[in-house]
Amino acid sequence: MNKTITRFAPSPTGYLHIGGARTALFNWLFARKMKGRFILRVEDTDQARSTPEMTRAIIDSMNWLGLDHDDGPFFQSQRKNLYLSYILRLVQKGNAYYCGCTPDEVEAMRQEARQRGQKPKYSGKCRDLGLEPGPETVVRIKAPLDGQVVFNDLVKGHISFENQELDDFVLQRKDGTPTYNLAVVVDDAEMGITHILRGDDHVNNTPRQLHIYQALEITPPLFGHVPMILGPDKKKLSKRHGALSVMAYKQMGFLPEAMLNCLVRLGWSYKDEEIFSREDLIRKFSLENLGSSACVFDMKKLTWLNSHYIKEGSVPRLAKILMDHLHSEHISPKEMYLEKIIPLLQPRAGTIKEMAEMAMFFLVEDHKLDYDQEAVQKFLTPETKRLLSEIASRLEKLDSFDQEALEQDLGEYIRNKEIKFKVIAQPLRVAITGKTASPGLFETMEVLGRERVVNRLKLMSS
RNA sequence: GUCCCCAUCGUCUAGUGGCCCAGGACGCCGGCCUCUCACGCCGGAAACGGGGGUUCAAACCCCCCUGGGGACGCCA
Repeated sequence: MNKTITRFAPSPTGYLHIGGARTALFNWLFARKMKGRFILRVEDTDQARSTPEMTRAIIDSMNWLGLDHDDGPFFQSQRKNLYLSYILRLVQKGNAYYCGCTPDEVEAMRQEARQRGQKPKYSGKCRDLGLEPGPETVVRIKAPLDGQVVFNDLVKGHISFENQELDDFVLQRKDGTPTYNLAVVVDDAEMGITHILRGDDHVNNTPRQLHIYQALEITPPLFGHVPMILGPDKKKLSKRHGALSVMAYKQMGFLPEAMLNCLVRLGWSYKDEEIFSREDLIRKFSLENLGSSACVFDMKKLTWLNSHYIKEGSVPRLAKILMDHLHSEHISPKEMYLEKIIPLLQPRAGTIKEMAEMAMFFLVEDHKLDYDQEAVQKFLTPETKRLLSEIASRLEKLDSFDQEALEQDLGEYIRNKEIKFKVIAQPLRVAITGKTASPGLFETMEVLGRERVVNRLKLMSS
């Protein structure tokens, strides 16, 4: 059995978005599962739209997700001679020919075919003219005129096309550059790719690519077309249609493991399980469990997964990630201090961004604390201010300022006053955090420390 | 228009002829816990698109319809 080799072949004309990331993930997973190789190939034959920045961004995204490649990145723009040699070979074998039709003429042919109720296609006018190469000629494949192309899709099963539906498509442009279908076939063949997992939108390219393989007399790889990820409106997700870059999710405070977990469940499942670590996935992934119908990406589920991984995450790591988010808000706390705050926020935050917001009251100076005015109105009455003032004095004299001591002391206080804890809880919380919702009071106070707690109480009780 | 593909709760899905008057998860609703908000726990509403077959038996197999998606470039 030959070694499994998969590839991810993005075109650097845009960011890596969810659809692409999932395709990359599936290919990566399959390679890892089969102990094969995963190749990264940049399909930048469209010089006008491809940019090095996008290549960089795509690789950054893959690094963030931890989808490491074993070979590459290879750039199609640097392999032009290779493609040209294949094209020449095709022409010499009589499987391709030079065509002098202008784009306008071809367009007219397409219109005509459409009017006859057929699929728009090139008529094959130059097919047997034996034209020579020239500045205005392209190279077209000499595709079979009848019969059908059949392949067994790894996820969809048997798929077939009538050859009459296909036409003699272009292999080499007028400017001498190879087209997508040609370059893909040459590269997949040259790189020994065994399995191609790609988006559903490529099924229509498959018969064309099969024609090239056939003309070249090369055994094609296996194809598997994974269903599209649709937007909430069920339309194809694309750069200009609601698809955010993977890095945008990073900025929103999602963890890569949550991202991966969410992505893999779009079109793949394993029994009733929902949570998969990277190791789980490599162990459990299989092509058989890939689904075949399109799906919709759900942000709510991503957020749930993210909150799950936040709860499970190691505090030092979360601290580093949180720090990055705070830096972009121009706040630079001590990492040690963040590590004390994080455990209080872990069960509460859906994203790291949210965690950053929730951590704010721990990080700003007392006089800069942002108070919820409505809460202040409601809970900081003359009555409760008196209580807070008394509490401030008591806390100043407390021997130790940990949760246990605080709970004990305040317990003693309410017993003496013969009031319920509820009476002072919200006023305390508002005075200390500025809000009506926060982690537990005692733990919050301990982490905040005596000085700031007392200070805030005094500030708000006068 | 033509071709290809798809079709289970709002969403992601399990289900490969009897275990399914359909299971799990997110979300939603209700309750418990409780110093607030969460977490957690318990409970609830919620789906096999329609019609024909095949079969003793169909969500599962076949056909038709409908609906949805994708593709029809000298883009990838």
